[in-house]
Amino acid sequence: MRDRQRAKTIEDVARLAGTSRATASRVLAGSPAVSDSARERVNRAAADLGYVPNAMARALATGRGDRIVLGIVSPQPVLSVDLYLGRAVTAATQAATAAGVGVSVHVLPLGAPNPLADLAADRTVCGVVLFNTTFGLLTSVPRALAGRAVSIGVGSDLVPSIDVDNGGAAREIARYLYATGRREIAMIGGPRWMPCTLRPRQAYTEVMASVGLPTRIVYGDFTADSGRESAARLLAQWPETDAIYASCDATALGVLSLLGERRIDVPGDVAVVGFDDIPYAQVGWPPLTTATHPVETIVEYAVQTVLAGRPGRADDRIFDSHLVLRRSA
Amino acid sequence: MRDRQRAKTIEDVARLAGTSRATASRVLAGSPAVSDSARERVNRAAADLGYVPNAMARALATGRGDRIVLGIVSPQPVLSVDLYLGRAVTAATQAATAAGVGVSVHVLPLGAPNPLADLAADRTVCGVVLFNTTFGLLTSVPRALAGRAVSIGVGSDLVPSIDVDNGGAAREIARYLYATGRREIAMIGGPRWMPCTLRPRQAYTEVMASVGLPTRIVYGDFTADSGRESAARLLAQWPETDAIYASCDATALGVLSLLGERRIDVPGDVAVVGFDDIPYAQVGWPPLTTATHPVETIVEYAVQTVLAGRPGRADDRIFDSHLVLRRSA
DNA sequence: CTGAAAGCGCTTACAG
DNA sequence: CTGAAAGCGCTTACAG
Repeated sequence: MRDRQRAKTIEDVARLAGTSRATASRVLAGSPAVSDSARERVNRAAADLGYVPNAMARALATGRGDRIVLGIVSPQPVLSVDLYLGRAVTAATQAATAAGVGVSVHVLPLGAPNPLADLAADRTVCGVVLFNTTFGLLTSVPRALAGRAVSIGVGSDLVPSIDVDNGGAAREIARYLYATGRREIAMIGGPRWMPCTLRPRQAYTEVMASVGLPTRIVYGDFTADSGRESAARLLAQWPETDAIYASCDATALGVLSLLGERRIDVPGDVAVVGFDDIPYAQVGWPPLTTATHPVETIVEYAVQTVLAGRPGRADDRIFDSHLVLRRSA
Repeated sequence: MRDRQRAKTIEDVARLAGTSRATASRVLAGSPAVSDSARERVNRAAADLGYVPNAMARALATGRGDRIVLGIVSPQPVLSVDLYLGRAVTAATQAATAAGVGVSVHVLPLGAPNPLADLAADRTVCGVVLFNTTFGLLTSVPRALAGRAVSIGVGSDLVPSIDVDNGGAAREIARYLYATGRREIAMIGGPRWMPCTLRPRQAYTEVMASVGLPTRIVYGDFTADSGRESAARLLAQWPETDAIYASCDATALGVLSLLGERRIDVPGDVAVVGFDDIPYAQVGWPPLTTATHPVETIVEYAVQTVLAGRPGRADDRIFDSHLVLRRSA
């Protein structure tokens, strides 16, 4: 009873199984080079003892590291966590945990000299998933991170891009608004320092050009507040606006809020479309028309790519988005 | 250049500083028992080398563990992550990361035989933060976790409770609704298996009793969908209802959605109050009256308590909540 | 297929 | 105040 206190080690398992530590280690690691008899004895012993391998010791011995870091580029040195980041962190933690590794988040301040140097030197990190990546950051990724760094956003020749097809979504949204008769279509773009906001902007611009409509862009920061402000600015500058495409749902909800306050009918007077399809998109009034953004799927894929750690850069991977028609447009 | 590849170890630092590994370790750990000269040389060497200590090796040597686990009780074996859990996981990850430890999340299925046994045996975990705790789970907490387990929710004689004063919030809300003339006040409670939903229910019941009003409770599951359903049930059973208090904002937004759809005026016909003060509370229409829930602060405090790892049970800690008046009530 | 041995990078009594 | 040495719990060439 007394020794219940001390956690069981592989040594205990080996002793009970009557093998060496090396053999116990082999069967526990699933190596095929062991006799059936040994395999059986070790497995039984491990089960009897309630053996839980010490991941740190294993990571130390293999030199593989035991945590993956989420590197989040941020204009402020202190991170402000919105719903997107919350979903991402949670999904990453789940995926990593399932693979037996932990997670930590690092803020990468915009414009810091060499933000990734420490991470590359840290043997405990098996890989890094970058968020809100900039081109500047991408050039500072140390070669030591090659093969175990991915970017949810833009990529480079070293770092694969794993992202949603937000350009395609923007195109679909713009076309839908045009097809449903809107002729004064405005867009609220994301923060200009984020390169991943470029494609939606381009897609919107292209669609407008192709149907001979003017372009009306204003920039927000992905918050609901900026949706309110942006809508007010839009309405002031182009009172005839009959559709607003916000590049995320939070911002679109802010737009809805301002329009509600001003008793502007949605979608009668102004159609509103978001992007992300967050849970709160469907509970407001009117429910928001938007396009899907499979954040969890993307992040899980990113974590697995990093963990796979194959030599060389992994392939880019773009996930589909599709329109979800509700009542706001 | 070539040896840039190999991460620097404390051995490298010691060699460059001209000391033993032991001395280098002491100054890096901040031990006072070192000469100023040694301290200075070691610190300079570490800086020059860009030395990053290997947290795994340190944890192995000290036996302290290098990650804290978030144990989330769930009725389903697979976790459904709502905004609350997303905020909690993110805040925990930030707090833990700042202390140099990682995080993993474990689902603790409701009614599993001995859900915490593995965790107690795992030397890599320095502590655990429990979410959605039940009394049953609490009784199964192994003594080995004493002093390094806390509960965001109900506690036990082994596990301190760290939580928001949701009872006080419920009392304030109920009184406010009564004070503003409501006389048919209904409540949508949280899931019945969560003991932390008990205090708000009790507070509501007590206030109603104290002013001689009947009690009208229906149970949701903290989702917006259940807010819609619960509101429909409430209206069917008690058509005269003039106020609905939902025990979380997501549910309250669902209520607002159903009421909007039925063209029931809020707050004219029915007042609606939530709890949590999530960002989305203020962007819908009408903006939601609710009470604050400092999730991040609470989780950060919990992580720090676990990391402090003092012998014996830490004190309970209840965080204040206050009413935020907007337009829905 | 198996075991003895060295090693992963740190910390910490123990002597001095 | 300092260093040599043992140890944390694993894995993995290396020999057999």
